[in-house]
Amino acid sequence: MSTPVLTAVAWPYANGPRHIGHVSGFGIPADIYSRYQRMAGNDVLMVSGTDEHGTPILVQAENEGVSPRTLADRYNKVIVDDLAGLGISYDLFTRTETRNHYAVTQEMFRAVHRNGYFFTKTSQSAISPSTGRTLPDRYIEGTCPICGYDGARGDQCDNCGNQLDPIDLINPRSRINGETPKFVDSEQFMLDLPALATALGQWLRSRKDWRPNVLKFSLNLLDDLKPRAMTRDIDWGIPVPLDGWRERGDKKLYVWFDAVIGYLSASIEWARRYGGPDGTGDADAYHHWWANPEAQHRYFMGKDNITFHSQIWPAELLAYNGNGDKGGSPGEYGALQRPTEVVSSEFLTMSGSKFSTSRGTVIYVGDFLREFGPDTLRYFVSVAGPETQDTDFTWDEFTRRTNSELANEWGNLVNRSISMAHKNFGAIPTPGTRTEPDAALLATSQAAFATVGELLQRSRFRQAATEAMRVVSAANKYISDSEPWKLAKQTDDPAAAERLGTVLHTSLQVVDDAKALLTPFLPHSSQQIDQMLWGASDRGGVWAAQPEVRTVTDFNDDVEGVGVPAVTDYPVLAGDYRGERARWQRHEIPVGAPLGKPSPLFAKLPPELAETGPSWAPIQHADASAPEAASGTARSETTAETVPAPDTSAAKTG
RNA sequence: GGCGGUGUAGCUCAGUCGGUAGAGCAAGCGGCUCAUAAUCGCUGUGUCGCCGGUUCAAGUCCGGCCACCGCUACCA
Repeated sequence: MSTPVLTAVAWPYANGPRHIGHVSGFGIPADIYSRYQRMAGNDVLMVSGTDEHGTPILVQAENEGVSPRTLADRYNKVIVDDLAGLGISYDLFTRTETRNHYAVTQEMFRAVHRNGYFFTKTSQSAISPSTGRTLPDRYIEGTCPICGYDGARGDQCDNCGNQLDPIDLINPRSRINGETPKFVDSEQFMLDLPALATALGQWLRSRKDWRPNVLKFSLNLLDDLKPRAMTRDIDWGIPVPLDGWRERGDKKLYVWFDAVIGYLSASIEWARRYGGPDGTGDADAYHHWWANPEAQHRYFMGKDNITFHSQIWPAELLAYNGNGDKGGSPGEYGALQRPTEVVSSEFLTMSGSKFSTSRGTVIYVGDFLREFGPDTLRYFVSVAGPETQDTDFTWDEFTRRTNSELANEWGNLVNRSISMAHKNFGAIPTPGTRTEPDAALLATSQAAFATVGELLQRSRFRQAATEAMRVVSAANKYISDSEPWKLAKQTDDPAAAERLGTVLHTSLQVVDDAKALLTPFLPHSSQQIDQMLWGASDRGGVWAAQPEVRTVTDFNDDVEGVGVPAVTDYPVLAGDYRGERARWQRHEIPVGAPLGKPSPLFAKLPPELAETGPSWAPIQHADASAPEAASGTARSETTAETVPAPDTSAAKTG
């Protein structure tokens, strides 16, 4: 029986290329999860896109001397290519600069407004005098009125830790351009979170099996729920679809209001383009996930996004459905499902500190893929990623994992078993009578489908990968114990020949099992192994499908207001996953199918890499006093974050 | 300040409902030679951060302390 599974993946922020910390927090775990669910026979819809609104886009656009739309186009393309290279199997990876997304966002706003969960409020807000745009608290600095520290930010003083109001800062100035902010009265739409608190709490308390830290954090947020502004003084974003607002170029919806709606708008876009039985489009197909109480909705993101996924987005959905204290009724999409689970990951650090573009401690996905390919990173993240606590990426550990575990244990197991079968039989041999060790090994790998599957279902990726690798170890031991090379030398003994066939068949079957077990983690190499074992049989074909970049034309949807995107072409990621053969079970390998001479699956990394790192991200040694002569690390062609923003994890959005 | 996390073998980390501490790596020794000098076996006497409490019994529960880290929402 198949369950509808929505895999909702955090939306990377399109103000620059993304680094491996970002994809390790949401893209890779979400893909592991989705691939497993597809193999298990469930109906997966995996959606995301680039998040392209908000102040940081504007700031970066100015740095690069281009329009925000041009900037968004630029990094949308970079990110699409990176994610395609990693093999993240999105059913649709789109963007927020589409008329479809604008239209869906405005429909959400109108329904929430009609149901009474918005009210307007005028308050003092800081704006940049030269541009008229909201200056977010964090972009204001000055002298702390409490401790006198000069580098205090508008929201908090880093020196004394007190929370501040930017208007209280002494000598406030913009961190973007140094000018003195102006404090003006400004009217904004507030989302009435207190009116949704009861429903929100009821829903949260009914959640089970979340990672404990995520649930606890989310429940804590409930204690002081205050209304939150869902509009901004900014000229880049989605117009507010109401009289008196839609024509205003200087008022737009808050970026987070529309970013999380992306999950729904992307599902709708997918349905229009690729829904229906033949995959050619069925505008209502998204209801299978969004209107179905049986559907599983899993959201993957970094821990800095928890509040938007366990609070803001569910609140928007409750308000849209009319489920809060003020009642109401659903809009044109019908009552929408809330998250089943918010799966948050921690941060990947780089040799002990946060990734930082300005300090040169950053590893971009694109650079990484060009040199090491996707599966090495996928493996590292699977087995050592920031699942329940921050974890450190070091070149030393990466080299060790890749060489010792991927290349030696797994790659060599594939190589040694196929080589022997190729040399002695030229094909997958026929098994004779199985002995106890044969049966024991087969039982081990058969049982792994249950144990690894259970762990994947619960998003325990590290443990799942480790368990899958146990099968690899068991197979290596089995081959060593069975000593097939000795049997191969007993050329005049028919019993030895039969035994050799049995041992090699058993080995190959378990290699094929392990290939399946590792497919969610290592789809590219599993595909290669599948080719070696099944390519010559009449049952071959695509085992693990990969996403492809397609160019599509935006829909000409009705959108209210000024400054809306023109109908243009843009790249998306999509894929034909229905056609793949991968299933979460043993497949009896095709006896008699010819085998070629295998070539190594994983190249070993040079040991020096552990000490020096690659040339584009060299390891910087701790003698910080030295003026870094040799370590010219910054990539000149990539945009550094020249904004003095305190935060370097500028990406993952909801 | 508030909330949360972490502190276990040289290194990276597991330890579910409390019952005499485990895995991988590194290191040493041995086996094998099919395979990417790959693989297999053997070898681990650690004050489980510190102090106190509950208990027949605590790494595992309670209190306090120390160290390091993350988050702290109208930033994305």
